[in-house]
Amino acid sequence: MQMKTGVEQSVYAVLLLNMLPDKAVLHSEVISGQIGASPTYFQKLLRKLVSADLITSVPGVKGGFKLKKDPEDIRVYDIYVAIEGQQSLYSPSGILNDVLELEYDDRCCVLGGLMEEAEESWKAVLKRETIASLAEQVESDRFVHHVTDLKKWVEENMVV
Amino acid sequence: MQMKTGVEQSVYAVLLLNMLPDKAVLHSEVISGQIGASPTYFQKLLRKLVSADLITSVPGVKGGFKLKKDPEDIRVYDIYVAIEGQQSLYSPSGILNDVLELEYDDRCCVLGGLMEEAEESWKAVLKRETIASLAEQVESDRFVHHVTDLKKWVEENMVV
DNA sequence: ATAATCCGGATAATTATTATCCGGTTTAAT
DNA sequence: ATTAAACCGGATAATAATTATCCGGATTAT
Ligand code: FES
Ligand code: FES
Repeated sequence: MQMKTGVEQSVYAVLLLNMLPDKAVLHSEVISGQIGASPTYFQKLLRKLVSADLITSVPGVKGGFKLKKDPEDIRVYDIYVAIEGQQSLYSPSGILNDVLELEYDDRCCVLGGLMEEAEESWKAVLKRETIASLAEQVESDRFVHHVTDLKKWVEENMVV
Repeated sequence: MQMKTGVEQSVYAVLLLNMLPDKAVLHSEVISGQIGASPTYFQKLLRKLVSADLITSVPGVKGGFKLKKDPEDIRVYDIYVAIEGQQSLYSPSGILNDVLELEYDDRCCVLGGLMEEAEESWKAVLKRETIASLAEQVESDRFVHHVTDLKKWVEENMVV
């Protein structure tokens, strides 16, 4: 069991979009090039982020993508769900219910309860952090010099 | 991203083995039959549990499997690791390090830190519960009648 | 009108998971 | 000793999930 790499790539993509000045937009191939992802598949990921209302797409020449929400309102969890879907890590098959021949209103699934709690606990951490708080960490003193370079790159490659 | 069904099946298998009286053993096909798993693949799972020192196998005629540790010492987490391996849910590819052109001793991976924390949080829940505590819940008043049937079944199908 | 972009459906390639097979070793019973 | 029933582990196949590509259609700045 491993998280899709698409989640990681999406987070970085949103982090890049967060560096855009207002009204500006980034072409999908420019982003995938920077991130090192396959351009066509990466566009599918961007679509999922659009469907989740995290980013906006503008079609046509000079089109591209930009954030739809404020970075404070985009949680890492939102990106995770947008890409992975909201099905849980564990889907109880209720083996023990079969084995114990339990009727419907008698179900136990003790294990299911535990797994659900574990998952909530994992999600809670992803809900805590937002794009804004991640960006803040990345812009810390230690990296500020490099981030400046990156922002310059964004300005050179953005559109409108 | 979804947990292998093998983890769930293994937990139930260990729960069954926990119902065995001392010295007794359960044949792998008997277990997989009860759980509804493919016999050959299920044996691979049992092997992993053996490698993880959670259960013991006795070869030869009248052979089978039984617990190696006390049920209080088998955490759901141990079973999870035995089946899934200990690689983490998220393996940071360090995209941002590339993008920022960071040198080795300058790495950030802010996202990696967050994911690691989330995973620890998930694991903590699985570490809390043991086979003993699960069994206790299953043997609660509500299910005690059915569990008695199941134990009868175990006694009829165990060996030696 | 044209070219550049997003859109979305179909499809293929790759990888991970689940399942099977088979020859080997161990052991209880005859 | 011989046999039969079980575990062992390596090779391999089948299935499912993920990643990647392609192509025709819709939208928009020039
Ligand atoms: S069926 Fe899963 S614990 Fe009861
Ligand atoms: S490379 Fe992953 S957050 Fe820095």
